[in-house]
Amino acid sequence: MKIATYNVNGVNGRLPVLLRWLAETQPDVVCLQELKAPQEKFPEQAILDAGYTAIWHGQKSWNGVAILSRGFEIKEVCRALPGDTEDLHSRYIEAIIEGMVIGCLYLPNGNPAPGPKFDYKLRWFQRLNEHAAMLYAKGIPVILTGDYNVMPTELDVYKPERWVNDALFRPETRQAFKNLVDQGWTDAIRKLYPDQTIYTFWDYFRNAYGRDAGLRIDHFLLSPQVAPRLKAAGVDKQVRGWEKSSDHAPVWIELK
DNA sequence: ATGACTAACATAGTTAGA
Repeated sequence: MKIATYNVNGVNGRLPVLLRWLAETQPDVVCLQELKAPQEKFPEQAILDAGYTAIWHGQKSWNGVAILSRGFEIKEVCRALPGDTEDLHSRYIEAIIEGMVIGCLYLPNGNPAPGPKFDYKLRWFQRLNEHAAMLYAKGIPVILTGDYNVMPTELDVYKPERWVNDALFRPETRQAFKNLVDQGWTDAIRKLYPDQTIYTFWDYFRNAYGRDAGLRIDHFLLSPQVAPRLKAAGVDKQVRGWEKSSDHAPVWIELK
């Protein structure tokens, strides 16, 4: 079973790229972030025609998350992270597919830091960690995946010293991610490739992709009931080089 | 230090992204 995550940066503007990638790589489950579309503007018919059913939580202009499945039933659990009913950003959607909890998340960027946006990021992270701990305690198969907007270590940044004061790499952010992983989750990419430079995002600026000036910010965290099934993982880096690409590339895992 | 690029919304230029 192949599960992928892809920050599409606009699901409608990205539709040709998304459909081409789905057709070429045929993942079974796909988590999308940054739909940048209101609920009624999600391209449901095109997704159905591509062979996928979907649940999604849209929002005008920004954010927005979706879960796609090819053949497997999607049982929606919730479409918001618990803990703050005032938070109206569409950044989390959760479903059960084939007995696994699939949490699709789009963690806030948090820049500029320090400031209210960074405070929001850390609060959101805290809520995520509380929710993750609750799921972990159930002792069931759980996958938390999406755009975490954090480079966990210096290995995950092309030039760490340039990013130390950025919301994606500040000590508080890295500590929040470490706290999450230390609950007992497995970072799938790092489990299989502990020492390799692997990026999932390249800025649109300054030919970042051409220079391979990237970041690893899209992650798969696996609960102990899933981790032993991890067979392969990777980044579809070539997609970032396509015409009209997102600034992120799709990331995927394959389970036994 | 700044600005380079892209999408959405709107239909010019702002906001947000990371």
